[in-house]
Amino acid sequence: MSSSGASGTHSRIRSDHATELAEDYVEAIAEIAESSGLCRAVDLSRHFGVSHVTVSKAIGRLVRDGYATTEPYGPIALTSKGQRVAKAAKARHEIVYQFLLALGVSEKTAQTDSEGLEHHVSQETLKAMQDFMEKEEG
Amino acid sequence: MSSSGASGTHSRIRSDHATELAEDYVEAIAEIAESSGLCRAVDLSRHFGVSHVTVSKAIGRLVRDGYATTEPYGPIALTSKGQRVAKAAKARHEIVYQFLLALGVSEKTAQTDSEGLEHHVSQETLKAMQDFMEKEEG
DNA sequence: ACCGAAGTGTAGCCGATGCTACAATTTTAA
DNA sequence: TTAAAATTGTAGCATCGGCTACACTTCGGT
Ligand SMILES: [Mn+2]
Ligand SMILES: [Mn+2]
Ligand SMILES: [Mn+2]
Ligand SMILES: [Mn+2]
Repeated sequence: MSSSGASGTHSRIRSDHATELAEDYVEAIAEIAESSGLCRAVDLSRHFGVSHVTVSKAIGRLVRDGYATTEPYGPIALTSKGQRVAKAAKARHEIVYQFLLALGVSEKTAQTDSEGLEHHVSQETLKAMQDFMEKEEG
Repeated sequence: MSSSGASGTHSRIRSDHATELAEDYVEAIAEIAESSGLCRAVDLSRHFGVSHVTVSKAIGRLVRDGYATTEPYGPIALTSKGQRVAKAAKARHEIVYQFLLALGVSEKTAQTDSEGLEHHVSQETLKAMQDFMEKEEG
């Protein structure tokens, strides 16, 4: 454990949290657009269980940061940057989810836990999870 | 993956985030108090890499919620509730940390990743991690 | 074509978590 | 003892992510 110089660690956690919501949003937008042709604010409102105002403001931040575009009363589209982030987030999420299943947890728990864990897994840990799954079945 | 009815999942994530900072604070307070006899705001400021004002406000919330006590210009002490939460958080943190090491991750990465992951691990997943470690050496 | 329902936008509020600047207190050292 | 350094408090500000209430636009059914 040690705990010496923990401030760098915590600053990474804070930075993870700052990008977490954007990752979940672009992933959801991509998913919804793929399954139903296009993504509307109301879809995200239902998906996340928050008000349409909360979604509207989140979309505003996504647009501001170059992840998405919209027009008044129109659907939400991802920019190429948004698509890239969505793809990466989905891939990482899927690895964490499959890893939890391989560890022996239930589907329901794997789904819930992976939604929170995915944003705090480094490349090194992700690689270790993949190695574990390969060894599992090989 | 499925994604049907994901709003319950996300509401748990939001709730995890709400308790995350309190958990890290009480854990740090217990740790610092044990190693140096008492915990001051400046210790937490250095530990987390944030300003002393940020610490002061966080402590105010801890006091409001019954986790800690203070007096003006005095040190910070945990209530019994705070001690209980600190102990549980530390135990869970340690399991996640050791699990990452058992997975084959470096100490540095295990330390950083476990700091973020710990708050999103359910009891079921924690148990699966322990089972894995037992099997590892058993 | 119209009217109601659904979806979206805007105004205004809140709490949490971060900051700087400055004031007050306490501790340390000369 | 007293002056400087360290620590803590307070005022004021910002962003994020949540909400309700109300206005506006768009869509669908008759
Ligand atoms: Mn995800
Ligand atoms: Mn997620
Ligand atoms: Mn911890
Ligand atoms: Mn933590």
